[in-house]
Amino acid sequence: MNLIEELQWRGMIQDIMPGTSEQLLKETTSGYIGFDPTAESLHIGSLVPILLLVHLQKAGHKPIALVGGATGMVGDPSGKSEERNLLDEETLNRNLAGVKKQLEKYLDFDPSKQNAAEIANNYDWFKEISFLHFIRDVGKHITVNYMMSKDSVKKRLDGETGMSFTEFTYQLVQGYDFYWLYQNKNCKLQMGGSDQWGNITTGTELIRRKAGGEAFAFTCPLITKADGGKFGKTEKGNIWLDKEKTSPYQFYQFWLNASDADAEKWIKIFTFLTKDEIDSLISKHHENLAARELQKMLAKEITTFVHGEEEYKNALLTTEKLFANQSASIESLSEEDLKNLDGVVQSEFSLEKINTGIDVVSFLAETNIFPSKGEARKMIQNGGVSINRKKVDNLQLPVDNSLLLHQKYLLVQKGKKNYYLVKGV
RNA sequence: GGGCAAGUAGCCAAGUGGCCAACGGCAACAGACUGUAAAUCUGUCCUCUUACGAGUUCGGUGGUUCGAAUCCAUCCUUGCCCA
Repeated sequence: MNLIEELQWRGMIQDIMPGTSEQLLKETTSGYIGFDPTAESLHIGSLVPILLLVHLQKAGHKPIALVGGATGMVGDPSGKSEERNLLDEETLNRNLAGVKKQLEKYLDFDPSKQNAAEIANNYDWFKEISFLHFIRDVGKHITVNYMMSKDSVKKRLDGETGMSFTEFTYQLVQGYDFYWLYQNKNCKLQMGGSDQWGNITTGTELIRRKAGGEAFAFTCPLITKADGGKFGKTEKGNIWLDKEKTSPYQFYQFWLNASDADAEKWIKIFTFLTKDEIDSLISKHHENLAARELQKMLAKEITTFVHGEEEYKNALLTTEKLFANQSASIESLSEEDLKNLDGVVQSEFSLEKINTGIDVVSFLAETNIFPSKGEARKMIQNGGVSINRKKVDNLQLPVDNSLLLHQKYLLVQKGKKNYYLVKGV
């Protein structure tokens, strides 16, 4: 199976330019993807582009990860219904550094390899270009008519929010990236999410008109959930790749909670398991859906890829302690078990207050498990709070040392899945 | 510069002087059911508050009024048309 066939059965190709497959078979090809420095860390939405680069490299080609120091200053209108706010330079630089560091974890930069990965920052070439030069040398080659026919532009022109010149220009700026990489790094391929198709084709067009060259591209579908919800969001917000922002346990949990329909799609996209392995997993999964073998494997593979084996094992351990024996009494958890609940949100609380006794509502608010007493109370009334696996059904319930596990801990649950470990100090 | 239209909670969107913290939908959170799924049903959903209630909202500001998201003035933002 060649690269394109491989990506196709994984469901990772949406649009592809004619000749792309032939080009990849013909020679070692450099291909790039741009990453937006909109935050200090990448989140799982960026995982797909990263995986595309990894696949590319595995197939013997050279991946280039482009961080958008320049494009990040402008703002991509694709898929956005409103004008974007500009980032200030300081934030941008911090984000760039963070994103770059993460990308370095996932690609092979070993310089002895002929297809070693590279990281480029488009600010490096844009900082030299003046506005006048840009509109003379680049703008001249692309008509406004062409630019306006792009979906991302059309939508905004038809909509009622309008679009600034800045955002309108974005596709040219990104197109120029591709042109520059083509000229200076012999990069002939661009990949990206399907929302990037318009920007990408502006790039290949520019290469054709300005350099008389031919470049290729393909995009992958945007990841969706079967129920139509946004991918990668939970009650706690985005799922980040940075373990300081999303602990490996939370990361593991996210994937473990995938619905059956999603798991089947995702395991192809987010793991490197072979077709045979996945086919057999899926059929096994259908025999016994409740075992959730598919979700477990999915979560294992991605957590290992992103955080490493060690972290995966810890996440699994924590998961087993908390969920494997839900009916088991809380006392069956040893002090060691509690101490090592990696990744569960932990907080400290004055032992003194517990010894005196405190009402649940205040306790939940003061440990910051809930932002206010009102919310804590509402959630208790809804039956959504448990302490030491026992549902709190009484707003007046006193929290005192009789509840402490091993004289030290309290295990609080918000809902079924969100655990908080409170440690008395 | 001129004319017209619009700006309501995370989003969409009702509301055109009191019954409005503001209909409805989506999203989100929780409960029941289950498999730590999905679908469905139920509850919550401006902030704080045990409840009662209190406080801050309907682009900004100022006004009219006993009382304004609703009326007036002015400013800002956006769209469409004209110059």
